[in-house]
Amino acid sequence: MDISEVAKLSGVSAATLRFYEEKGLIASFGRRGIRRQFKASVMDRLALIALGRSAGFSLNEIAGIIGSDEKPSIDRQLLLDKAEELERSIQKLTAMRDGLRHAADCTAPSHLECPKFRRLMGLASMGVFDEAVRKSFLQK
Amino acid sequence: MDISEVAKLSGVSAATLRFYEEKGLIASFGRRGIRRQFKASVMDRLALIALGRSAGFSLNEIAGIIGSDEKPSIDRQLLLDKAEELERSIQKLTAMRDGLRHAADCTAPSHLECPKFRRLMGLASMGVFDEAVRKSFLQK
DNA sequence: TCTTGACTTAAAGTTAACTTTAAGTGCTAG
DNA sequence: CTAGCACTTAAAGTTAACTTTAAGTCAAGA
Repeated sequence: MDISEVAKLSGVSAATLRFYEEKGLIASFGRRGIRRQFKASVMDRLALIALGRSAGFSLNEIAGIIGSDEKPSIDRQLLLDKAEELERSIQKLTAMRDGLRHAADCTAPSHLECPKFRRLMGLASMGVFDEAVRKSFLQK
Repeated sequence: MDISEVAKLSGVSAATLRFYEEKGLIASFGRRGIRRQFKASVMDRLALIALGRSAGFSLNEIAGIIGSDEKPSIDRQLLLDKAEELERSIQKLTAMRDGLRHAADCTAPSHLECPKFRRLMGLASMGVFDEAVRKSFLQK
């Protein structure tokens, strides 16, 4: 397949595919003229990469995990560790969600005078939520 | 207070405090010689900023929300909207967590042959989890 | 008076994951 | 044979939130 075919099927842009190849995340098996040729199996790899990204792994981590094997076998402990990490994030996000809802309903004259709100502020200042919420929404 | 005093009390570095001032997030009320002087109230502001960041707001959003008022009053609807956003993130993180746990336990010969794992891959490829997990752990 | 240390500024650097751009290559249709 | 279009590369640009660096300022103690 030509790169544009892969792009169309996967929804990943051609530029990104080249970028992924440079990073060693995917591979083309040769050229037709100057053009890269991809096997159909690249689709699975791209789906794996998407899953890894969605689970919070960086591209570098993903490269380490799926290596250059055709048939990547993923370390189960790694999956459990990531699940644990997600678990902790969920807890923090839940606390934050509840805090925000309280603040929205709170009848204190100013948010700064609401004890719960101040407690939440304090926790945030202490970095309790760091890396949990932080970048959950940015991207794109 | 000198900037180092604020830094010590807040845990925010002096460079970051200057950066925040440039962005209009905090203000100094004058100089002693060449040195910025801060009021004690800057601590509340920094705690608010920390809270905002923890809730997933960008610095620009925070600047818009708390403005340059001494007594910032925060739009309640905004808080509810952010709580909703967190709610959706929590759902996705939970799905991902469960998927990872399943994958870790799954007895299929290869992850690629596990239907649940493939379903998760498919969802990830469709961008279902985008912006939910993505950047929950990076930073620092 | 001189030195020191804490501050100052402006500008450049960092990181991740891409995207954009500019200039070039080479099948394929006409 | 030639034009056009899909591809190619290398390099630079993007964004957010900072951090680092280099060069300069100033109040206070010896």
